[in-house]
Amino acid sequence: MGTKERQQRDRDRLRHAILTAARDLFVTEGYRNVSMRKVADRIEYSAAAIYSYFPSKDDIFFALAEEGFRLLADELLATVKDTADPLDRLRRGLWAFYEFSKSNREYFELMFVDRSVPSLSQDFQRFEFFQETTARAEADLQACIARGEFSRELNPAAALHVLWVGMLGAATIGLSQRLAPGEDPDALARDLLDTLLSGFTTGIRSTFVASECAFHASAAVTSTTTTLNHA
Amino acid sequence: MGTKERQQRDRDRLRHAILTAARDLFVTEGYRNVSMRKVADRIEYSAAAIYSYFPSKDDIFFALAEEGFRLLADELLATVKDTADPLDRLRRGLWAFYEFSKSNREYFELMFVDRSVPSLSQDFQRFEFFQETTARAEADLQACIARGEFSRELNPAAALHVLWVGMLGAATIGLSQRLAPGEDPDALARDLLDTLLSGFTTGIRSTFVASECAFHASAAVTSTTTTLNHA
DNA sequence: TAGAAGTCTGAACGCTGTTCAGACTACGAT
DNA sequence: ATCGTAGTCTGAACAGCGTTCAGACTTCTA
Repeated sequence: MGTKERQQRDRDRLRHAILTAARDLFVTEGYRNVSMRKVADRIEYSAAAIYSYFPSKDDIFFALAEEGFRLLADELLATVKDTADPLDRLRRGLWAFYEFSKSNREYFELMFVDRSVPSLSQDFQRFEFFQETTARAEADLQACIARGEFSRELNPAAALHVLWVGMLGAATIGLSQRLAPGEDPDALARDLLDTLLSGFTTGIRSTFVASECAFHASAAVTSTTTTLNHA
Repeated sequence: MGTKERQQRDRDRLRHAILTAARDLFVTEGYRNVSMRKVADRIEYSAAAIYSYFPSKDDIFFALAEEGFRLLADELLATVKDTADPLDRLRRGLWAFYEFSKSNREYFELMFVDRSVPSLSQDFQRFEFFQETTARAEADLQACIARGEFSRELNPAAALHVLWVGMLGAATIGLSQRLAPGEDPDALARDLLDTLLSGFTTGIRSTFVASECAFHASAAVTSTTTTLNHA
């Protein structure tokens, strides 16, 4: 009896050990310096053995990315937990997103920047992280709109994208170290966040309508749909 | 006579051929799929020969990145050339920056995102591209401030960083394909740009002062200096 | 014409992800 | 207790990678 079950337990245990070894290497030595042989050495198996637990190296990193999304979701939840004000919740959440890019460089790069794990681009939207976290953030955005802190024409889903993708820019520049020595990526991130939130305030966008039209009529922009504001 | 000169010409020619071969492979097959042996095959030399023209593979990509900065600078200049209005110039320039990330994916990734060419992080600020282009853009920003289109307290240098780093976020997410199938990265980029520019308009930021203070007093933000606004 | 200077190559080193025949173990059925 | 089978793991190998280096070859100088 119970043989199958024990075999399955053993398999799960080894699978877990592989992920642990890969994660340790990954966070200390960086994404690019993890090799199947190094992982194998850590768990004291041959490199070939790993291939009966993961079809390829990419699949290990896909699993680690999933882990990263859980980590980030937990981090965001913890950050926002004791804050009642929707605008403060948004600020703190977005700032935590940026901070995560520094405290978990390798995870972050894997999750949002890297192109070398193709399956991540494909299955990105499937992570439940996005359902939960975006729903919460959109509710906060909606609350800010209801309170009159943000423009009433704002589309919460599109606005949330604008916010986190903006912060992604700051995170990317911080990770890739493309700033001059004197320039502080944290200050830049903060200014970026301030500017974006300011941009959502009621009645601002109308001052731009004239030049927007000029711009949108140019050849530079092909799409004519606007997702940020409701129709 | 002239021997040294001819030798130098030959060296230059071959060096150029190496760069051409590397660039061709690079833009068609992607950064990660360029190998010294493939480049060597193209120019019909051995892989070892390349090492008397470039100390390492990284140096080839450093040279290509420089090329990319020239390309982008030309692109930005051409885009903005016939536009007089400073705000329109800013918009068009920033949009061209985003478009460049799509039309020159590999260059862009090398220039702003990639971490695997360490020398790029180190020498980033040295590219003269930044002197010229940022000076022009800052002048436009200054003009917008003078015209009252942007807040008078705005620091042009910091504001420019905010703008292009924000657009970098949109470019990054477009390149790494981390959007759901239905989501349009172009629309996102446009909304981001609109929001950032709106955020610079006069008198907006004051409505945020209260919650900003709450935020800045929190443990999440260590830095207390604000670069975006003048002191 | 001998020597020096310069250029290019083939082979090699140690690494990479991945595959596969075969060895080994442990089990269920007879 | 023994046999066959199912599952697991390994060593060796393949094709590729960036890089180095002794030596062959060419070309110019004296």
